[in-house]
Amino acid sequence: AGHRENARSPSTETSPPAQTFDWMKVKRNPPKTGKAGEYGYVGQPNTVRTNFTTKQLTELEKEFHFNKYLTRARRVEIAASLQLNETQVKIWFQNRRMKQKKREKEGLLPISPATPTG
Amino acid sequence: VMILRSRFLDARRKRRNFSKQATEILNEYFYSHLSNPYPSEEAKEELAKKCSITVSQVSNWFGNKRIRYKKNIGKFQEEANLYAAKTAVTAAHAVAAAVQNNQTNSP
DNA sequence: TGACTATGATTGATCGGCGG
DNA sequence: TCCGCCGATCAATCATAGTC
Repeated sequence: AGHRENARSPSTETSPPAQTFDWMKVKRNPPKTGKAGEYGYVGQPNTVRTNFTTKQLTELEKEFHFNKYLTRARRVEIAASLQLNETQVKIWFQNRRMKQKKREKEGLLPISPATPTG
Repeated sequence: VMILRSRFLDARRKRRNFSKQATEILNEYFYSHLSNPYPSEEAKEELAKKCSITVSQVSNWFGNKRIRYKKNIGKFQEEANLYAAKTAVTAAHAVAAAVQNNQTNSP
């Protein structure tokens, strides 16, 4: 959600633009998707987003069509079979549901931009 | 190696730039709300209507705009000043109208 | 026509708020 | 207090459109 504030950092207020507002400083923490090696665990978590393979996406998609929501047990199975974290599987389903909703909503009004003269 | 170059040519293939007029409207909103360029769902719907694009496209536009703006504020200075001036004129007109109105019906 | 830039869309993951 | 979900957003990247 957000960082809805509005504070401004110390800056000249006489120039309309060129000010640094809080939203411009927002920084996301790097993914905690630590893909640990066999030995102990690598130093830093992945600093980049994981690139799912076509196989993983295909399987996830297949599972999604079967169930929009996962049970803990199913999640564990899928994560193991696809070499992903449970969190990654959970998040993938979450994003997939949002995507589905968005599509249903969009693929419904694209036509008929009837503009009731407001 | 490229096994997954697979972003399987999504829908982003056939991309079309928005009309200059739509971009104009979006930029006006963005720069006139630079302190908090996060339009509400309602505002997005209104912008979408004015720009003849979908609400999602409005969201995409603001998302890209915010990220790219803060990534290189300097690169947008010229544009920022341009719209700031534009909205300033609008504001001036509003003030003038308000003054006019105030003189007409003073409490 | 090729190189480089501008821009819309996609998506793995984060943030804050809710409810169980 | 912990967990999953929602809705919004971030941030990096893709692929195309536009400019020179």
